[in-house]
Amino acid sequence: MVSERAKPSGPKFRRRSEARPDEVLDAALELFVEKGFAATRVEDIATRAGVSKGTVYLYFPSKEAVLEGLVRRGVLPVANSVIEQFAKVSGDPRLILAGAIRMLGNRLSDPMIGAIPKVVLREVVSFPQLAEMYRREVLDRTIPVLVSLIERGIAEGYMRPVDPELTVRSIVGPLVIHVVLAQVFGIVPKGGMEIEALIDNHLSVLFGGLSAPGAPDIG
Amino acid sequence: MVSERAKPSGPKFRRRSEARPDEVLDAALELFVEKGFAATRVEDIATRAGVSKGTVYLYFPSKEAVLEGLVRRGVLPVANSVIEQFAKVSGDPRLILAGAIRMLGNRLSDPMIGAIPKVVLREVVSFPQLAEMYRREVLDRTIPVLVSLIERGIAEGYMRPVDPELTVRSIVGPLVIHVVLAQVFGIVPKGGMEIEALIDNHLSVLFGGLSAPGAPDIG
DNA sequence: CATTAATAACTGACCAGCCAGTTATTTACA
DNA sequence: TGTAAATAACTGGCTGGTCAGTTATTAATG
Repeated sequence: MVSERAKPSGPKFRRRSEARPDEVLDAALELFVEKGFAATRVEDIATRAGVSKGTVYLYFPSKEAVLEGLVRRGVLPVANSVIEQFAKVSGDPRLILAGAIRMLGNRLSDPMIGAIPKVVLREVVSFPQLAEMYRREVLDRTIPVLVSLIERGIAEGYMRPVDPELTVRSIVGPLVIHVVLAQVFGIVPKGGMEIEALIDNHLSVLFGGLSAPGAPDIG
Repeated sequence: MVSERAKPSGPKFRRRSEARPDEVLDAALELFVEKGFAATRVEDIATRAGVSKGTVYLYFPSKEAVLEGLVRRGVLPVANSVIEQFAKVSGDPRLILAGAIRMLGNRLSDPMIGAIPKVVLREVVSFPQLAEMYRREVLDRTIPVLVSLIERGIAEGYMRPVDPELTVRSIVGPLVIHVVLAQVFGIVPKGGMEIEALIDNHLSVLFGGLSAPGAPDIG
């Protein structure tokens, strides 16, 4: 409030057409996470971004377009770096997998990044275009890479002959549910919510299995 | 349309105060799944339930109360039967776990049941009371049972000494993500989306691990 | 005909998107 | 360089439509 005095008789606004879209997206992300898309008014976004409502419409044709821009900006870099990790074509695929899982886990647990899938998940039903975009830009690009990594792992004798496509779900599911439990329901393991511990345990179960060495086979 | 002729000069409505709440909930569930809570109008619910909007308000004090009633009615029975499964206190815990996972997977893949967690997940942010209820009635009751089953498995030498709380995420995560991928993004494995195959593969990875017997240890 | 389930018309709040007008910044020219 | 005209950025109030919730009235049922 008083800190505004930095510019006592300063101008009422600044012209910053370069920075505006990002400022709007930053504000929108915060609000969508706090209250959801439907409950967020365009005017709220504008206020938090330090502009007026009209300005939002200078840069985005609609409220939905703000959401779309948000997803595009926030999620593509992550998908790209995950793909880059997976793309390593030599070495034990399990190590590549482990590295990529660690990376993905760390990204997801960053609230500003992990928030985006959460928002997508919520709005997808009333905004099918968003689902399609997310699928096309993220899922359809990452899942196949992951599948072929598993296929190579099996072919080269590093992994048991599992179904690669279904195993993808065993790999990413635990990460996602961990974030959901923590961020949505406030359910945090006793040891704290450092994602590192979760990832370590997950990798241990994933590669080593849950059964004890001496225990009888089940099946 | 024409089939309405079954009651040609019948009464304009029936008085059925017993059946009305369930009829309203059925209609609401369908619509919430189709379009989400925010985009569903109370009048839509009423129309699909075959009553007028006012009637909805005879049985539910608000739109949110409809959602809450829906969750309460749909999800408690599932939680209870899962808990019942887990409660078996003797025998190989891995078999009990496997049985409960199969049961949960089947329930989740029933659209009318699996839809509810999906709706909860979407509305939780703008409706914290719902999150709290779901947490209290479902998660806080099921997760501890699962944790203690794993603890017993470890204590009795059936399972490796993993972190039980974190391992819960490795157990349910894949099921949830499978349903989300299928229902939200339309991503279905080539082999079809029969949940049985997913569960078989998941159990195999979960208990046996992903590493091939001959492969070098990673760690 | 008394009771109450159910209807249908109504109200008031809310908000996305629009746009007429205002202000900051740049450009043209002296 | 100083200044006025031109332009681009921004504001904020308005409007039309939507919809949750209310209420006056009607109709079914015992």
